[in-house]
Amino acid sequence: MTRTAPPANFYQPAAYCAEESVGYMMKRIMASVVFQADKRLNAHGLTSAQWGPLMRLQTTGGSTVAELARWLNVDAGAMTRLLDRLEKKGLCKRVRSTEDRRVVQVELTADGAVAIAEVPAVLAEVLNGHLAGFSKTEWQALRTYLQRMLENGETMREAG
Amino acid sequence: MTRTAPPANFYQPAAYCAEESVGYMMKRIMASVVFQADKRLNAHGLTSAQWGPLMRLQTTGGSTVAELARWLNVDAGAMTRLLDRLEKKGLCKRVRSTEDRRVVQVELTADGAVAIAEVPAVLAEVLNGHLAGFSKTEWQALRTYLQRMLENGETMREAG
DNA sequence: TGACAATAATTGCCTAGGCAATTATGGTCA
DNA sequence: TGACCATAATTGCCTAGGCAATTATTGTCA
Repeated sequence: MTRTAPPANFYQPAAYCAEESVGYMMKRIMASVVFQADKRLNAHGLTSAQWGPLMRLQTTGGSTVAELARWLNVDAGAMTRLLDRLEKKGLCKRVRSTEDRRVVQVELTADGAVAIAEVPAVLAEVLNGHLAGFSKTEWQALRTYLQRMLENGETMREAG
Repeated sequence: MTRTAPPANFYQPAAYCAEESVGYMMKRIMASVVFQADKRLNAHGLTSAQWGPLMRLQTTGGSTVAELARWLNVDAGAMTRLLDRLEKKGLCKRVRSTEDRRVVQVELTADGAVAIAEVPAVLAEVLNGHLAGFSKTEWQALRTYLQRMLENGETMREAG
């Protein structure tokens, strides 16, 4: 068992101010990133929620509903419906597994591969734009901070 | 006109890896923060989307639909429906303005004030938990980074 | 005054996620 | 084998946000 640092005390209930909150700031940054990415991806017929599973399918070369849902941190039901919409657009297809008949294998179609080809460039452009003026050291420090926050979140989840 | 730094080049299309992306990391952090906050707020009958407007109403002592939507970065239509749900729960009330009959003044009810009393403590606890092990210097550095990303986002929005 | 543009709120239609229940299948163990 | 539990996917019902169209109102300006 790893020793865990106690909670910080930067935020106090009585003096809580949304503008100073890293949560509020991150919410706004994510909104900006999604807005910029959507603006560039609409031309390719994709929404910001849809390139996630497609990217994952590309890098893994096929996956399952449950694995996609876990990887993207969303509900399995939500993933089922998202795949419904992607399949209706012809960007992916579902095949019932023969080894385990409970699972459904999801694969990228040729159209899906085309649709996703531009996505990495768009994401890189949007992220690089938001990091304008950052030195490499600062960028690495930021990622370290975010990684630590993620691990703290997992610790909280485990602790209940 | 302020001189603006060029985009960074940390992310390259060909080598784009979601796990290294600050966007993916922030998405997961926000999911964790919302999950933890929701878990604690459900007891008070609030969802993570609902304390936002209520907090704003508390600090400003009344607002309008448009102002709340702007402040929370959401669509005016979405805000109308969110206020529908809050009003149905009796946590806020809407009064047509007499000065400008287009606007609707939104006010916190007594029940709303009670419901929101615990929120700052919950938010502070969740954020402090995610910042466990951070020194004050690191926390300030993180906020500076986030602030710069926000400003970069605004620059991108202005540039189109 | 009257045409016009701008703004505030609402509504309809879409995508999207969370939770709970359901169904089908697989693995385990008495 | 058969009872039992776990897992995979789906579906229904809810909250929630984006976009476009609509309505009511205000301000402006010829």
